[in-house]
Amino acid sequence: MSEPLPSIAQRLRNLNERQLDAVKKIDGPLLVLAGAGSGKTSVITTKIAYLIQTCGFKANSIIAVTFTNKAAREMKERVVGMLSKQESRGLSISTFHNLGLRILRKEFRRAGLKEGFTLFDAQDSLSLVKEILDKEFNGQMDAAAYCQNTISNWKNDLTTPQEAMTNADTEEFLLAAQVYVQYQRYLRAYNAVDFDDLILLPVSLLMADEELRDRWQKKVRYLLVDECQDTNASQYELIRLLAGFRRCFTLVGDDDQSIYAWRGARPENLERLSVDYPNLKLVKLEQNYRSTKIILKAANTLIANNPHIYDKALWSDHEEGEPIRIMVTRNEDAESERVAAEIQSRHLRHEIPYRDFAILYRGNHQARLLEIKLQAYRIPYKMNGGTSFFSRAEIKVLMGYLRLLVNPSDDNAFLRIVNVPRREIGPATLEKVGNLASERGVSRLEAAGYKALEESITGRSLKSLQDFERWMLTLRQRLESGASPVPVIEQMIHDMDYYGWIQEQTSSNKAGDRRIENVRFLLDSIQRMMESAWEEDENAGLDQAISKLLLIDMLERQEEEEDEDKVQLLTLHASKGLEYPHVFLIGCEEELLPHRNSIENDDIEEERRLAYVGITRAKKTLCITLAAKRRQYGEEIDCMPSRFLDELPEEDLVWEGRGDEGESAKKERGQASLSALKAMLNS
DNA sequence: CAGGCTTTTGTTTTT
DNA sequence: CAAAAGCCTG
Repeated sequence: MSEPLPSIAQRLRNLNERQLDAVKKIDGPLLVLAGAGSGKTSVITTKIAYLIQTCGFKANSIIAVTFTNKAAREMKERVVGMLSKQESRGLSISTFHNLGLRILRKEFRRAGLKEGFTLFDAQDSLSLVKEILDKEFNGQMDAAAYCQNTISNWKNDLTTPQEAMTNADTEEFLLAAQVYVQYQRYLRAYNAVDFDDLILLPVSLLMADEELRDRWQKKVRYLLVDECQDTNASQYELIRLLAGFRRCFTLVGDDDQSIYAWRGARPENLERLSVDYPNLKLVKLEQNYRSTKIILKAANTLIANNPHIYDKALWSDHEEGEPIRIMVTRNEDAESERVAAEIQSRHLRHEIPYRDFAILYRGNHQARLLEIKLQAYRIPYKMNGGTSFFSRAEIKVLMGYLRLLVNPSDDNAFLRIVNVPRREIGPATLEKVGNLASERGVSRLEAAGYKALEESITGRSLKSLQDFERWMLTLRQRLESGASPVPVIEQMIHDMDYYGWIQEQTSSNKAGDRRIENVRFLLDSIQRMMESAWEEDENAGLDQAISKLLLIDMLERQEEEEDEDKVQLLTLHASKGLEYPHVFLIGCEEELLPHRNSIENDDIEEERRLAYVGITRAKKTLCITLAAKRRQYGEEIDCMPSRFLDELPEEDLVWEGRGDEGESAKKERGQASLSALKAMLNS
């Protein structure tokens, strides 16, 4: 009993006039300025369906890019729901980084990479920078983070190591530039790329190689980009290169929601677009379908304090809604407590499901206290962006093994795991291996098998080192002779008694079981990934599965599968693109919401946009909290209310806990804690 | 070489 | 006040 899918004509009827303009413009460059909650996702998804069903585009000739996996997945789900299986085959909706990876997997040889190259995450690249500083610059270790950051910025700006060297005009820049040169050399030697390379390398390839550029430009007939105010210089260049002479694309963005300038995003790209493409068509989406009038007005009033590239006037025909509550509490403890009590009481009194609440905050550490209080009230919650799946020790170690298995040149992985679990291979031994490796110009793993080591390394260490090398070799040979990867991995796990080691490392059996489950989950995901790659007819290899998995937030995926009714905890950054009926925005204080560093750097505008993003997540109610005192570094600090509170329309705010609240608010609060108390007794 | 202990360091935001 | 890094002993 399959319901007939709504026809594309019906879907188009659900759009407003502006949205329809945006969908129907298909023959040239288009920029859609989409205010918060103006239905831009509908525009993008409907447009993809329209391109395929009405305009006869093949799904595999359309590329859509977003910034987060969550957004990409959601979008793909919606589009696939509109199309038949036939029609949606080969449709590519992914993040920028996934797209770059896909290009690189096809063209890696031209970028000087070998089969099975690995993807370095932020931690890997930091330890690589440290290694370089240690070896080549006699240990200016304190500069590591700075160098890493500077190098990343250069890459995002398409600055080559040579250019960085030439332009370095301070001591710091010079050091960073020198490290940059070495860093790229080491990366290639390790047969590895970092996150930024996923964009940078495809861009350089497309620029340098005409044949390759031609091929990709022929392949990509239409391009759609979401959140394009967040594109950095290299991503913008990638768009231009892929769009090519055809110049057919839809970019969607909102300069008021640009909150990633700190990692190289260039909201000016929106402006530059009309220079680079003089016949650019501009469509503004200004009707907000998400929030109440009061919430929208507050957001508009706040953001009016920022300068604008394009003027926008968001309006809504929803009802006025409730005023915005501002809760002032004694300290951060009371703040979390009040939020938890409030949620529990509203859940019980109005039967609002937990999933309708979101708590937003500036920094991840703020979630700690919340977790404690929510647990105390037995409120189920889901934290987004906490410890990522891949930073869990048991996963990190196993990933190290997998990387080394796939890419024996990956010295970083080698160093991370040779002695985990303990094999009595310590720093002294490893140094000798390292020396030999650089002497002979081979990887550390390969050097570990060399006879020459027998002179400098003694008994036990030598033996376990050689055993290790031979063991890895055997496993790799099995993989190369076409064995299916997961059984090989299972063999490996068995050989080193990995599960036993995990249990040993873990205080309680229960926690150990949980960790083993995580490992199993990783194996499952690899298996699934291999199967789906097979279906898509890509040449499926373990290396591809691994780097794809690294780009996906698995934690998210894991929990998405359960149909959960949980309060959502997220950072303001992570909340972009999402919406919730009831939003709590906590920690609205000077030095925290305009963050201290941003105040110092005079970077208030981006902080204001961050607050704007937070406010515009709310559909029905918004509650902003702040504490009078807060613990910091052990001592109690007096907090000032955020300047952004002064920029909200006063007539729509209701203050609580400031000493001048009305009787009704006090009564409400009493009731809130009473209900919460009952809830605790019941459970 | 490993594990436990003391000292020191430090808090944006993330693909 | 916490986590991480460094120090020292078995």
